[in-house]
Amino acid sequence: MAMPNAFVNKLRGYAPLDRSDVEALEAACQNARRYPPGYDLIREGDEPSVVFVILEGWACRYKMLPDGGRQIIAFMMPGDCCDVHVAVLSEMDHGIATLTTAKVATIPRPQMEALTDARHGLTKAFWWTQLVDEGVLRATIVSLGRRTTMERIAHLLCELYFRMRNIGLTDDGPCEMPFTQIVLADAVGLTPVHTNRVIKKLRSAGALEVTPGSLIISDISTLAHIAGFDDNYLHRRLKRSA
Amino acid sequence: MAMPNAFVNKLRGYAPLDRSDVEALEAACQNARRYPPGYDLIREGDEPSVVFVILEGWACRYKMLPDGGRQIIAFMMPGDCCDVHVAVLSEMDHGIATLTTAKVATIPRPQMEALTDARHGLTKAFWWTQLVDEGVLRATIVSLGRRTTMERIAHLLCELYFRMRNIGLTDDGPCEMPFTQIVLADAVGLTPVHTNRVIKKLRSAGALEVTPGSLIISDISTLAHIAGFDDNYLHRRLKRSA
DNA sequence: CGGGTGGTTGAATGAAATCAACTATGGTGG
DNA sequence: CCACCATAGTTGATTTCATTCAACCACCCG
Repeated sequence: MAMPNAFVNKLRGYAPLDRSDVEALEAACQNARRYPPGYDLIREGDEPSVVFVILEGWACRYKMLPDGGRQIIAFMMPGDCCDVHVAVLSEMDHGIATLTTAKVATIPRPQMEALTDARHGLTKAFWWTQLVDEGVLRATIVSLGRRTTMERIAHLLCELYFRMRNIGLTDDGPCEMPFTQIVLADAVGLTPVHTNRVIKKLRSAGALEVTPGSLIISDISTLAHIAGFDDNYLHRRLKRSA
Repeated sequence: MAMPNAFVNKLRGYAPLDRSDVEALEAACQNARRYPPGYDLIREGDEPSVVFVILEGWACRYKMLPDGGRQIIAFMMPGDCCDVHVAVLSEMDHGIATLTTAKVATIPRPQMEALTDARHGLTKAFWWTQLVDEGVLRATIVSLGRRTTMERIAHLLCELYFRMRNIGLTDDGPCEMPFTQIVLADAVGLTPVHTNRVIKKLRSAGALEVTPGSLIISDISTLAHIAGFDDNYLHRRLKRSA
């Protein structure tokens, strides 16, 4: 059997899937297409009819403000999908756009229902992803509300680092985050220039390096120390009885 | 039949429930107890085993920081419940505490599963509540990240106002929010003194009044105007085909 | 070679935190 | 009953932090 796709890979970490579950998932992702960076997969106000699954590359949920500002709400990386049940809503309250060129599959609602009906393992895995996604949103709120800008940026980078590790996208070595400082600023609620100054400090602490178009985490432990990072909200531990 | 409880009431707004659904929900809430203000229903790190349902009063999700600061992540009011599937997690990543004296029911996991298994209407209503809750979290992120403090406070108050209206807890008249400025400050990520100064401005704009222990919204339209409030994320519109 | 994007730095302005009082209120115990 | 204390709200002065505005560099790409 070929290497399973990122979606299958991630879900398998959350609940045991049998061969038929995996085959059904693989089949549902067959229609994947490739999109350029900055492509709007869906916009605020659109009617959602499919579930997006990121197979390669990065994307983000975002919301634009009247004054032209943008707030990035969450990052999506390979294996991530938008809410399994979005399609019950009549209108998106935010947009989803690619950050890099990305390969993404779309699963229409009826097919999604067919996937979960009578597949207990898959259903449970989806619950789990949803609970983790909510935990990430809550952690973001805590960062924006109560952490210093330094902790905030360090915390976000730690989160992304550990999420990448969980899906095998990085190992102990340096880890490249494929987005600009502008994008980071839109995620942490700061101006690009102040973001740059904070990055400068993190760089001189030896935690980071910078290249045009991406950040490279060179020392995750100092970064985690600065952030006061605790990965409990990513919920990697399984409950035995479940 | 007696007046249905707040939980039933809210869920009925999201999907048609038949008589047996309603009876099952009512039965599940029979064990409700009353708690004093400031009572921790569950703490970060605890193992979740039940779903909490707020029947009367207010509660909040929150997280404490190492320096003693608190970030309130979300407010819960009558009819709200915590994630239907929390019990699959081994550990809470945040706490839930009452803000006022509150009547809350606890539904153990097996009973929750019995409720959703084979009750399509209920299951769909739960999806919906979860999607709305996520929309609220995203809106909070946008507020904390990109809105001015004035917009931020006004926006939160608008949200709470419209959520109260949706469940019949207020009408066109003035609307009382039963929490202190300290609590509000913990929710919007500001200090109590700066929160107080912003409230002062909102008060002199005629939008608010203040009494010890609560805020009173006296003019929702100016408040909504200041906040640039759009209630789309509360998803009250149903999709026809769904 | 010229223009665009991403990154970097400096100086001035403005917003929020901090520190410090002080008021008003309600509840408790002497 | 009153003295006392704790809590909530309010205000002023000062300091810290982030934004704003402006410039400039480096690089890639046409």
